[in-house]
Amino acid sequence: MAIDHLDGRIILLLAREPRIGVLEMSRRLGVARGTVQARLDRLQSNGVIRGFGPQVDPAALGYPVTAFATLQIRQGQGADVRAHLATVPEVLELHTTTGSGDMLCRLVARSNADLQRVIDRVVGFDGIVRASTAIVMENPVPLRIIPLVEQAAEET
Amino acid sequence: MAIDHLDGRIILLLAREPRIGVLEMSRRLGVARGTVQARLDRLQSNGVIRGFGPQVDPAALGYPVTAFATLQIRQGQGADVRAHLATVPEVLELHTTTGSGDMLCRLVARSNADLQRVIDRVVGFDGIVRASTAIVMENPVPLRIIPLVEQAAEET
DNA sequence: TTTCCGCTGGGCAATCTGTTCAGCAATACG
DNA sequence: CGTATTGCTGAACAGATTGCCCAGCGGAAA
Repeated sequence: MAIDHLDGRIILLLAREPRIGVLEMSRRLGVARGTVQARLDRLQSNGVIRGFGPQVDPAALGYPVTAFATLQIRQGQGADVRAHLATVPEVLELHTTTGSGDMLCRLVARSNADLQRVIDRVVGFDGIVRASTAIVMENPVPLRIIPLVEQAAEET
Repeated sequence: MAIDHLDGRIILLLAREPRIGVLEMSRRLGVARGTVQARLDRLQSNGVIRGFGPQVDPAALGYPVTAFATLQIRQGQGADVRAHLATVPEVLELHTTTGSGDMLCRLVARSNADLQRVIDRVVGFDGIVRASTAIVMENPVPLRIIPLVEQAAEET
């Protein structure tokens, strides 16, 4: 669960050059190939590295508009709403949260006009009382993990 | 920019079995290796596939608490706040948005108590007027892209 | 002291990659 | 209506990588 400096460097290398391969990594890191292989296996079975799936850009797919919607749910309808939202492809992510709303979801759409369609589909469900949407204008810090990995690796 | 059915299947295959390799993909899809290779190159240079970086789980790294913070920024301080937040490792993501808040950021922390430290560090900056935080309890729909890819592939 | 664990360095066969080529069909173009 | 272009196929090649195995070594724990 805790990662050391070598683990950190492995993750960093992978993040920078995903296609790098175990052998080249071992050369760069100055350790034996078996070591890198063992560390990688451990990181993956630990769940620290979930996988290496392709990172797809919704914008390039034709969905340049991102928005966050805060939903308020009617008491006891949570499970139904979750199931409903899971069927909407434009819902990329859904969280249940504390605070003023009950759920927060990330949406994408083909345009601002299309966002209306998506929102209608999202909120067009009985258990949802209210939805308030914030459209994303800029994304100064795209989803990242490297700084956290570096911090976790240093704290060893 | 638009993807067809074959592109979609390539992305799906990669998402399911990231370590699969071009040759095996061509076998599974029933097309020539060169075709898969060309499609992959195109998808990557189009930016549809951004990369294959490792997907790291913050929870497994020791940061099991996720929260979303809505920030209100003092007029004209946007750039400074962005730069400030970019230096905080626990800020995984930052968006500027329309709506009641000005920015929305995703935070992680080692515990609820640690979240206080993170928030203090985030809001301990002059340009931030107010912050309201929602702690994530459950994550019924983890960040996903497959359904969107399938939809985009079908619409061809 | 003895055992266990992680790392090293090496070797092996099997596989995959990067690259190139010619042929072919459908499409776009003059 | 010819002709160029584009995308896919099937094949080939050398070079590199992978998965797997092994013996040895040193530190840490029992």
